Amino acid sequence: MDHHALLLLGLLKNQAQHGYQLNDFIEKNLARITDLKKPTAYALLERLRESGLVEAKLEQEGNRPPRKVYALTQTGEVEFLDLLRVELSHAEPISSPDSAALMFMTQLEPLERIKCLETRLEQLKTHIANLERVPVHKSAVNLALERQMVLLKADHDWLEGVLQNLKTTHKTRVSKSKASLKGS
Amino acid sequence: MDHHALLLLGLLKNQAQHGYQLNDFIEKNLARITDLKKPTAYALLERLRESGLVEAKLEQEGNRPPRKVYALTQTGEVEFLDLLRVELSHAEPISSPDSAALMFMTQLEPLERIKCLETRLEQLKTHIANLERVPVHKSAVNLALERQMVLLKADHDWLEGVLQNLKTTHKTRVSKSKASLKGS
DNA sequence: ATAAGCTTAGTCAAGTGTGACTATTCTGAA
DNA sequence: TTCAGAATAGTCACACTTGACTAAGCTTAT
Repeated sequence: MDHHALLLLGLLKNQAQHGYQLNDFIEKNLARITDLKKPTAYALLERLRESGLVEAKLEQEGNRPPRKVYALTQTGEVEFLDLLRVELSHAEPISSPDSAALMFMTQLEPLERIKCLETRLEQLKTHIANLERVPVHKSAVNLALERQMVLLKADHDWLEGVLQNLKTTHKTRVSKSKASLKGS
Repeated sequence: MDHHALLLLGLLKNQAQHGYQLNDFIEKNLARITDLKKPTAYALLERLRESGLVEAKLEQEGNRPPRKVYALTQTGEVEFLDLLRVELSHAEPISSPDSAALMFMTQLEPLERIKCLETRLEQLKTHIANLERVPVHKSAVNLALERQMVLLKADHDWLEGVLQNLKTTHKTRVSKSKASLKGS
């Protein structure tokens, strides 16, 4: 939760916004960096308000339904900096949730295993290509994107190695069994 | 949730176990690879049972309270392989939750920023050292650990670069402002 | 023999997250 | 002008996760 709070507080520190605005920005610009979803953000904003880190003002524009515009309070500003220091100083093991799949890889036939990993490699390539296409402009966001890219590339290269390995050992095993068939 | 299910199903495919046993194994061997916690696992096991992917037998040993021993059903075995194929073929953007902190880095004074990142780098080094100390034995788990290591190292190297950069630009800025002080 | 503390085995209330949904307003093409 | 679809602005029920707790048995040093 803390990292979600950090994100919202940080965005609000920059400028007061209402929920829709925040989500719009996140969806359009930060989708690759965070996993904060719309309903989560709305709920979290409410919680932050209850803890006094942000305050909400009702605002109406034209006929549109009134919106809650959230702004950072002084307490919120302090808390933001505290959170920022903590999170910035803290490195968790990266642990993507899919490493379990790697563990059980061998439960699939070699050929199918290879096919799955090839699909995965393709996806990684697509992700990397998409990231490369993102314009280099938002200097703040940039660093996070750069890191993302570094990690994706490392993952890609590693996976390529694993696949290569798998393919060659599979080939040699096949040709060996052919040879033993001939020999017998 | 799927990856959590995959993990439990995979472990149960290997051998039927009760909840405590599963958690014990996970805590002792897979802590670096998964984030599945004890109560989550118990709840998930129950859900898997309700969907018919596993079945539970009550078992009692000595005076100890009866335990539920979970075993994979045929449906479970099929579902396991399906899930495995899907997860193995799928690469999500890695997105660690802390990238938000990177984005807001510049909200801290240069010196403090550097201090935080140095702490973070230290932590990464510790994580890497810990991983290196893990014996190379469980061949299945191994691949996941290897990947973890690759990602950690990439993160480490990247962070080192960022820090270096930060330090030099800070120094030059300081010496420049000194120079301009002298000059004025 | 026994109190302190570890291991076994799990539960629960409270917190967190989200797919699917509602409801209104605006926009532009036929 | 009008109808379809996009944009605006959110909400809700449900599912998932977890820190803290329970409660019994086992170990061992005094």
